[in-house]
Amino acid sequence: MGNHVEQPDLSEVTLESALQALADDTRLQIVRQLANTPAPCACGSFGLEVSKATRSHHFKTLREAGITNTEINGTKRLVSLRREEFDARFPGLLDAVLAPVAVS
Amino acid sequence: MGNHVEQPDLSEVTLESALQALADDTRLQIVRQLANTPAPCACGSFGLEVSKATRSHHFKTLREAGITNTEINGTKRLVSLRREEFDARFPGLLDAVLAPVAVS
DNA sequence: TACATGGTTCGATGAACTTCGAACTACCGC
DNA sequence: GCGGTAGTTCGAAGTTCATCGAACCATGTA
Repeated sequence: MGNHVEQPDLSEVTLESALQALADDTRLQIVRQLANTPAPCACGSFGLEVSKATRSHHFKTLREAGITNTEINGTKRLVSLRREEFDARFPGLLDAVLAPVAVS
Repeated sequence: MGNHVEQPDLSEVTLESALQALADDTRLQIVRQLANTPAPCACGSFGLEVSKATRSHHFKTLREAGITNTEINGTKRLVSLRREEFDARFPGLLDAVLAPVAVS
């Protein structure tokens, strides 16, 4: 059954740590991809150009910042955004981060 | 005369570096204070509990991330938010960062 | 049971960041 | 010119972070 990996209560996440978690290119890629996919994604399916140890580290960072939820499904970990909870805690932050890049 | 310190074109600032600059408690204090004050503030007038060398470093970080403008006025540096330009580049980001903390 | 798949954890390395004191620069008033 | 005020710059020290390979753990399958 879909047990999930331990994750923090959003009330314990500070704005500073949320920003810190988002302030990395690899993790931004992950968050963007999650926002564009309706279903949860397996960690390995992101096409990231880092080792699996590094990948695991980034997913842990996002999870501990309250940004993602990780569900255990067999040998896979299905990752999804904690959209509503995160938005309630930091209104507008994910929207701003996910906004299309402004062109000069 | 009000000469100003060199600052980047907002088009050269990445979302990653903007988030990085905001992901620090001391700098968040500065940004919040700037948002709550109509007039530009001198660096020394922020009541920060760090040495002046550290303070100078944080103001430099904010300036290089395109978040603040620094105007030279005599022996002082008057700092203000580059609100409009930054908002145009990263719509909603400053608003989200400055939003009042959600209470549980 | 044996093997492959998907991730995690460990230990190490190098880079980046925060912080500081000390020395320095620039400006203003006397 | 001489102090005092306001910041910057320069190392240095310590911390945190991203990254990796290797070893490990769990699950599903032949």
